[in-house]
Amino acid sequence: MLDSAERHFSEHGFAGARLREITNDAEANLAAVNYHFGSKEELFVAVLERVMAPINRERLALLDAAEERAVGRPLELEELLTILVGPVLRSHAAAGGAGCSLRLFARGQFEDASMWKRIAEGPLKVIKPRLEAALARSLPHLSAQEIAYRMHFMMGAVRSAAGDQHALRAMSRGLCDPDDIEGTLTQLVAFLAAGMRAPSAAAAPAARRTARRSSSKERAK
Amino acid sequence: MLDSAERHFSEHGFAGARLREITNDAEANLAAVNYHFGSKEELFVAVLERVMAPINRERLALLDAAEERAVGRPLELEELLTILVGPVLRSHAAAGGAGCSLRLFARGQFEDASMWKRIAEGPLKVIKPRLEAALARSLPHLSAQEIAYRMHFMMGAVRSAAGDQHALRAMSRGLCDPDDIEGTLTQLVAFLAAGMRAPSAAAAPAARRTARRSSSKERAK
DNA sequence: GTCTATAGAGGGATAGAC
DNA sequence: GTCTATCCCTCTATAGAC
Repeated sequence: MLDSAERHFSEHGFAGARLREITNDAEANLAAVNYHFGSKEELFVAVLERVMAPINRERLALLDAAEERAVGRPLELEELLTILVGPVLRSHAAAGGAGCSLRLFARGQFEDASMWKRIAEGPLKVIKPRLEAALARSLPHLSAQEIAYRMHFMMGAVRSAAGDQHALRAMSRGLCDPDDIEGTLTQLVAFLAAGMRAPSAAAAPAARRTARRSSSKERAK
Repeated sequence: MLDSAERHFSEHGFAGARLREITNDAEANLAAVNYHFGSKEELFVAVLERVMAPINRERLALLDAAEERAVGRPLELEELLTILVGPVLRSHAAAGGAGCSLRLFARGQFEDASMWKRIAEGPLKVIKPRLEAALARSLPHLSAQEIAYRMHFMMGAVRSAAGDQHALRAMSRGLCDPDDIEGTLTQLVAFLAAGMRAPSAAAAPAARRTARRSSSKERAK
């Protein structure tokens, strides 16, 4: 039942998914939804949490282990990113090829404001402070503002990689295989690590229209 | 009318937007939609194209000018990225603070398969080959596969920056101001340029689970 | 708890007067 | 071209039999 809901929500979004089709595919009854979950929205939240909970559990466990190993030293950036992104991508494979759980989460961020609120206060609240702190320690050359910007960009890239696999296959004309989790993970971590490590842009906002060559290193903002 | 549709579609998605509210806000009649556009879906496509057309026109013009200036030499990466991303971010401000056009596009990519098809064959088809070619020339150290991966990640980051401005403000707790177009653009280009320039990951897939220099770790799971 | 049946609201599309 | 009124459909949610 939750499987079916996950599939339909991820494919059609919250508003576009039809409760009747969900229950039909699940070989359950329409009334069962309201009996067990109370409403369509509660069902959506239940599905979302079922997807995100194990991901965040794994992330936190890996993060705990890594930080313990690091005994106070900042984590190496690639390791940190792999810890954060790996569980997301792997959950795709673990879902038995349903391949929709991540798209579901990606879509969730674009659902109505009320829905976004529940996401921000649920799954996101668990992981964001940890991520923020770890990034700040691994990237001491960045201001808090820059870290915030780059985290935002990073989340977009991860959403793309995790939730838009169909587009990846289509746009690359078969060059990239979204089912190759480890390959995608390697590529994504390399991209993100380089982006996050980029020199402080505030110090060298030269990239506007002209060239790149600025060797200044101020520490503005 | 198109303004109103743009606002509602971007806020609630295609399935979630109500034709009646769109026409009410536009002080028009419900029947006008079907008279002028034929259906809800056609209206959506019309809105989408109205948003994307000037963006792509500007991109192509800037790209033409830049390539002419470069007389055969590859474009500098920052310049190329600024050309591609700048018009997207600026269209937000140009929309008179509606601030929804980009979110609309971002959402479009997650709409139903049929909708995605129309996007891929419309606005995207215009710009993608040019972008692909220019990137390949500016980043000769990357394979076609890697360029495809990174383009995909890049699109996600841009979507985040352009379509998820509310989240940026909320998550950064005010540190980042989405209305500061030039600031966001500078940050985004710096992030993307570094990510795109990252060394070929295929050559050094070291970031998997172990840190690059260090030691044994559990290989479990 | 599970099902059928239906309520009750709201959706998009349309016919036809003006 | 525009508007009113309405059709027909689907939705979510619920009441009540089993």
